[in-house]
Amino acid sequence: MNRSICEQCRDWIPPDVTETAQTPGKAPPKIPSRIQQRNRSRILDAALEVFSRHGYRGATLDQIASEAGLSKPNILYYFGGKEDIHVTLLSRLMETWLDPLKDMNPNGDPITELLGYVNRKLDMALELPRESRLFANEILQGAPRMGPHLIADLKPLFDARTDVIARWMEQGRIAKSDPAHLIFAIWATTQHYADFAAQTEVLLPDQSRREGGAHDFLSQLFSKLLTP
Amino acid sequence: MNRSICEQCRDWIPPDVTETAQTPGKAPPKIPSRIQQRNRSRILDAALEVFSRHGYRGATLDQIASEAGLSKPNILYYFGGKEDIHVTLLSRLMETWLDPLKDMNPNGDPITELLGYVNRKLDMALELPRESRLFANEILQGAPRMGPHLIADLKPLFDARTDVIARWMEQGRIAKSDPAHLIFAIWATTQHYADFAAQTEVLLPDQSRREGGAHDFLSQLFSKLLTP
DNA sequence: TCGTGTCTTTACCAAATGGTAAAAAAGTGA
DNA sequence: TCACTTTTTTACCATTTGGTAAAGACACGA
Repeated sequence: MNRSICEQCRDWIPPDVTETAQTPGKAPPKIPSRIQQRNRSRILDAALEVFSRHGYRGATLDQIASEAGLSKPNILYYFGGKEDIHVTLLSRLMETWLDPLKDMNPNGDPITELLGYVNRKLDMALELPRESRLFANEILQGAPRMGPHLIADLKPLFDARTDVIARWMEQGRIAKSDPAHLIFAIWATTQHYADFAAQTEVLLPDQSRREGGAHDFLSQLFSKLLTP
Repeated sequence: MNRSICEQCRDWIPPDVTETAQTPGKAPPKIPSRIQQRNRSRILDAALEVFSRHGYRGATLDQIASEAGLSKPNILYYFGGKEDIHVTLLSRLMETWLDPLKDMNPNGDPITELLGYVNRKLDMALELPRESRLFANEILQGAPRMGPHLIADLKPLFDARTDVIARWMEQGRIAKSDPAHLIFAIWATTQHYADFAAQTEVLLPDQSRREGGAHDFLSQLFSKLLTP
């Protein structure tokens, strides 16, 4: 139920063995060697850097290769192609991206839970800006490769959380507003610090006021909204 | 003082006359013919569509050409190249983009002015989503072509506005918070509805709840923050 | 109707880019 | 050390893409 659609991307099978691996009988699951793990994660890290900066079409295999310290054909030895790398990255991202929302406890104190969520989300944006920009790029272009993920993974969790928040509101434990828009606002304000960093860095050059100030401001913003 | 850096892009001069036009003496300003105006604006409109959907590198001249109903070389008759089109688009955008912020009246009622700004910004995002995505794309990639514009045009206006807001706060006319982060939050929450439309449309399929709800929610969010 | 300047098309090109084939090199277990 | 597998490199290829040259079509005043 929680499995993401591209689950298979994660259990990698070397390209030349793909067919024999499918024939049942022999061909054990083929545990990836140390060097395989190392190079695959190097490639994914390099690709994250490049895709998040230039978007899918703006990124080139050569850039990824040089960033990873490998040759282009070498990269295509580990991944089926450019799209394969991108999709792998996106489906891994989706998991860590949903974690803070999953961590929200329906039985906890509403304000604590929601403000905690805001803080976790902001921390993520500040600590993993590349991931945030990768995601933003994909959505900006109409989610061509992640549409199904959104429907299959994000939507159910989103609906469950908005239901919980709606119940809290009905119970009068937090002020009434639209739960869906509340979550949008949390996403928008937190991710803004990663996605629009090029802008905020120009307008607010003082880093500590930018990052510390963001925590304070968002806590204030949402606690004022939520207190009944 | 208010002039944008690429001002010259706007007063276009046909490619072949560029040199003679610079020699003083004759070569009058060369008022663009009706057909030139029509085709140039067609191209810019097509380019806005394509750039906003695919980003700078993801867009191709062929796409722009076919979207504009012209041939590729014909497009290069009107513009110096791909980058020229993009830069022209960005510098035009900057103006309309800053308008709502300019319209904020330092002598008006603080809450009215700020909530009015939120509403104008949201209307813009909903009515001009392509422009919003073009801007977002550019910033996401580190503002490679718009960095100078940000410093020259946006920063002074931003500083002036945050000063005004800070004064309002000191006077106790609105609740104290960080003016810079306040503006960031307004930008983030409003533009989110354009930039992340692919996501919000999946999560909140009901269009009227999405758009009308956004107005209500953001009014509530910011008026709770601002009332002392 | 002619000629001149404006606009459009056809036919290209060089560089970049995603990807492949196959040989060479490097490990690895016996 | 030898045979065998895994990994890496070298040398290509086809397509796409931004861009150009030059001929042709068109508009319009004299």
